[in-house]
Amino acid sequence: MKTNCENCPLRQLDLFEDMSKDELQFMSRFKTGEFIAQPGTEILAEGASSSQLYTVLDGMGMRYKTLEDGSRQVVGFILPGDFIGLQSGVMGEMKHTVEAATRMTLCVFNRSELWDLFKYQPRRAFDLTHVAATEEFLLGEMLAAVGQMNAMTKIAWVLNRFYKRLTALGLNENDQVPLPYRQQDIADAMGLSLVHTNKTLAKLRSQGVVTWSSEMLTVHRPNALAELGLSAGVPAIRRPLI
Amino acid sequence: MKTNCENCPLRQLDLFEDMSKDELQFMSRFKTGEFIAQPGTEILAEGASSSQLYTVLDGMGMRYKTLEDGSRQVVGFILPGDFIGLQSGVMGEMKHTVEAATRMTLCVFNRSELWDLFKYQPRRAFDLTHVAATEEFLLGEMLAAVGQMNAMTKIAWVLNRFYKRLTALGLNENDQVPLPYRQQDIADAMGLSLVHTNKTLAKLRSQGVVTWSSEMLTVHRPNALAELGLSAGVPAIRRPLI
DNA sequence: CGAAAAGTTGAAACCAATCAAATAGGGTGG
DNA sequence: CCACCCTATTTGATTGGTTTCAACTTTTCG
Repeated sequence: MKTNCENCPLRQLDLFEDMSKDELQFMSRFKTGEFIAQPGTEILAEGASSSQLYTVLDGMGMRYKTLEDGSRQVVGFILPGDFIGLQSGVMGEMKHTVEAATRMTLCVFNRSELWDLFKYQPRRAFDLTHVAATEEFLLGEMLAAVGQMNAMTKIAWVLNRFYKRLTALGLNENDQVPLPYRQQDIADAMGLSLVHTNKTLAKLRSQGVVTWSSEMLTVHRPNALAELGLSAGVPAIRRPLI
Repeated sequence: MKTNCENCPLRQLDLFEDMSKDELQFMSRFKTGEFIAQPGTEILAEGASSSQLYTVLDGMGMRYKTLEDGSRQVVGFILPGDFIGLQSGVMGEMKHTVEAATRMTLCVFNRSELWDLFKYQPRRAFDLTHVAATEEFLLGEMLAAVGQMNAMTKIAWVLNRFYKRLTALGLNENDQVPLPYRQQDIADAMGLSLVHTNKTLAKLRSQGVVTWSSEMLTVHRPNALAELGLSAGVPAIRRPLI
């Protein structure tokens, strides 16, 4: 069942930068196999030093940190094309946990070969750094949202972000995108209580902006959502695929 | 006035990883000069594509993003040894503004030579990725603090972080470290109002935990501060210097 | 079909924001 | 060297957004 990098469906998307024939060959060698993660499974644990790195081929998940007092902060939602394990790869251990929200298909790489990538594929190494910088950028955006916005703006912001990212991945059908998370996940991501998150979602629904049920998000008024989320003029970021 | 990398004072610190003779030579060539930034100066602007990258030799600054509604989120405080401009270097433009809080001395590199670094110094390229991953880690920590903690914990957390980082840089003298920021900066970093930040600082003062005045932070009860900031067992992270 | 998980709703309490105003500090020009 | 101005800090009173508590409904899954 190992898909070849040559016909990886993700590569075709405009969202991701192109890859040369040479790079493609290297990546095919770099890839050691595929891994299926079941919903709710921990893929990488905070503090763990994994010998594997992954690129998401299919499915969704999330990254989160657990604080000393037990509370949870979701630091990112993982979608197809995302790279997992960079921290473990370069810093020795993961600084957050990665968990599957749905069934996920992962492209597996060996950490031990990461060094070869830097040695023999400087272009790919550069791309890896690009991915790291993109992660930093996304986290910065999220920090700004969590730190400065009120509840309504936060929720609109995160839903709009999902809508845009999933649309860029070609997962938008009739203004509907898959959103297989729980309200608690959104609450923990945006620094809100579950109850208030729920009430804010209800408000968006009653205003006819979005509907979110049975793991599908329907956006009825995309412009209203973007404006509520203070993301009117925010362009999608093109990035490399690892 | 160009200091040689060979006798760069930062390299001696335990905080930073060692560098080989070869790497050191490369860095000396990579470095094109030094730059002095005056307090309050913008070093890099959000959205700008800089042709220069920097490593901080001396002084302090901060990174911040400005939202569409005008509010400001401080996404990081910049201390000696920090690398500036990575996003611009690999993604083409900065995603946040960098501003000097004090007079700063910066080591200047040309972005155009960054590619040589990846091509001929894979070890240094790896270190650069390490730096990017460290940034991501620090942002994640901050996000967790801003998203999950209450005001007292947030303030204690950020002060403790300053105390630890500055101590690792050898800037601790008798439990005193320099802290040349305004209360507004701390407020914008932790997602609190200026007034509430001030009141929380007053509480910490009256409890005899810390004193912060005239740009100096004095920590009277380090353990109490760490516990209040939920950072009792958090180790310092060793990282490469660029 | 029953139990557990997720979502929904209302009421009360509270933490933090906002408003308002005074005090302290730092720099500059007379 | 002092008066003045502008910025930063401090403090009190009030408002309000969010959390917490509690209970109920719906959905999911074995």
